[in-house]
Amino acid sequence: MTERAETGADSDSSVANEAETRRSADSSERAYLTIRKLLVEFKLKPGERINEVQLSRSLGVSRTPIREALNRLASEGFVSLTPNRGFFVRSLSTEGLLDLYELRSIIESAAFKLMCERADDSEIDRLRQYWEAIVDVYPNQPPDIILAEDEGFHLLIAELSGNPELVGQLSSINARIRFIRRIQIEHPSHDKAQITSHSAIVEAAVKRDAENGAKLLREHIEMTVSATQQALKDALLKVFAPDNGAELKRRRRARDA
Amino acid sequence: MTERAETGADSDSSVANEAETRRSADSSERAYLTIRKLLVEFKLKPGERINEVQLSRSLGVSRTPIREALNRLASEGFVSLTPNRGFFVRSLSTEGLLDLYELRSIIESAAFKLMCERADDSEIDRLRQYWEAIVDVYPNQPPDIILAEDEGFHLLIAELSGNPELVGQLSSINARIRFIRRIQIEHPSHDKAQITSHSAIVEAAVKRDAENGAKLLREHIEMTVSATQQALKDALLKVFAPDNGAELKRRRRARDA
DNA sequence: GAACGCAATAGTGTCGACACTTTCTTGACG
DNA sequence: CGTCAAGAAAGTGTCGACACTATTGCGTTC
Repeated sequence: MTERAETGADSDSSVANEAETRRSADSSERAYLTIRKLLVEFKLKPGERINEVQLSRSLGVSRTPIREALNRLASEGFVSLTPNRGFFVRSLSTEGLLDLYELRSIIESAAFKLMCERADDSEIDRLRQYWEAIVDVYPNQPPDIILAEDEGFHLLIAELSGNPELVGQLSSINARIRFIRRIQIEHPSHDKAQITSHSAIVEAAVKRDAENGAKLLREHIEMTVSATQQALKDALLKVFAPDNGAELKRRRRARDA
Repeated sequence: MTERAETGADSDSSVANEAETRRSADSSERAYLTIRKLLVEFKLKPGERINEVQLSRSLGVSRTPIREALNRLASEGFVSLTPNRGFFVRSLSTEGLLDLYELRSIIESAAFKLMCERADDSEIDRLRQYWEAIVDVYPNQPPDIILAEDEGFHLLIAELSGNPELVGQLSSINARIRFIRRIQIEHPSHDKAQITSHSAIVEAAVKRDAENGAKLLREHIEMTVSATQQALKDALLKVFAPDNGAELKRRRRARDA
């Protein structure tokens, strides 16, 4: 047996812990949410190496929950792991983004078709109600709300498909493209066509017109994609080059002066 | 020198490597693969609670890499995590299995269509060659080989779609249903119709007949599903009730020092 | 004899420590 | 002046320890 690590001495002795010493048993979960938020908000930048020690310090927990969170984020595609070098923020190139949107489109249109086949009338009506309840105020909300409501709409379709796997996949995809969707919503390119799309989709659902609805969804998403292209470029520029237009890839020795 | 992490080598027969060069950051990875294998082979049974200490002992590593592996497996859907109670083997009901197959079908038929649009002739030819190279010996191989070759075939279609996300999704799905596919292959219900299916799919690919190929794929998978139903039931019976018909849920008096 | 607690046990969640790798710094050499 | 090597520093990967929570087992009460 390895008899190392016997600092036996009264272990903690740390700060006077009156009521706050409780090790909440959800550090990992909070770390997960927090880090994901950092990623979504570009606080951690694409390609950047993630420093576990620094993160753990700033979240006030040890590295263990940080690593658990990062592992989850890795299998969800947010970050990548290189042995002995650690976690890196996975950069989402325009290309990679298109791939994700394509996957989303595939899943959503399939979900719509399944919903048409399987959902009963009251369920379809839930979709209609969901949309009608928000359609009027929809465009005037703050971006975060718009985003949440939009995701909710699409997610509800997935739920009504009756296949929980689709819901899971879509949630995961949504999380990964959320940052760019928010950017797009705040970008001037965001317009109201999306609203009409949703209404048309609801209409197709009510009529159980699977083919047409799926097509509308595909177009809806494609529209979003192209509207997103410019927004993405602007965002990347802002993130990488606050005051200079250098290449994105080179990042050596950027300090002098 | 504390000789830590010495092979431990017990429990499983999984031969490790013998390259002594540098073994380092792969405890987690090995734990991941090993545990996933245990799951796939029903060594860890659906619904069962996973004991980290026990696992870590039998793999000869500490709990840390075990937990990292379990976290990954959790976000891939193999296991679930209940706070303060630990990880549980996610039971795959017949229903859940159908959902997975449905997702697979969606992704594969979409991949096929994309492949028809995007792959160039030489790529399509790679698919044809892949299949022709194995078609003759295919049915006479051991189950593991058949399984790998079949997965390879479908995965190649995903690759030729040009969308790496599809490849990732399909791989993940494959891993989750692998155990049941193996069971099905070994089950009497396994027949040679699958071979003809593959040939027809290749043919459609060569002709770039997206619609027909996608339809063939859907049917191919549906056929597999129904062939799998009985196999699944048999397998579950074997796993849960080797010699008695007790309920599945109750499990008392399993103490052992 | 069954329901109810209460003590003992088992097991997870998190921590700090440390070995080993990678990266950075510095100084010798061409 | 630039190149390379050795050492220092930073950082990851894994470990054992321990606090806290869930579960089991036992004795008490009705």
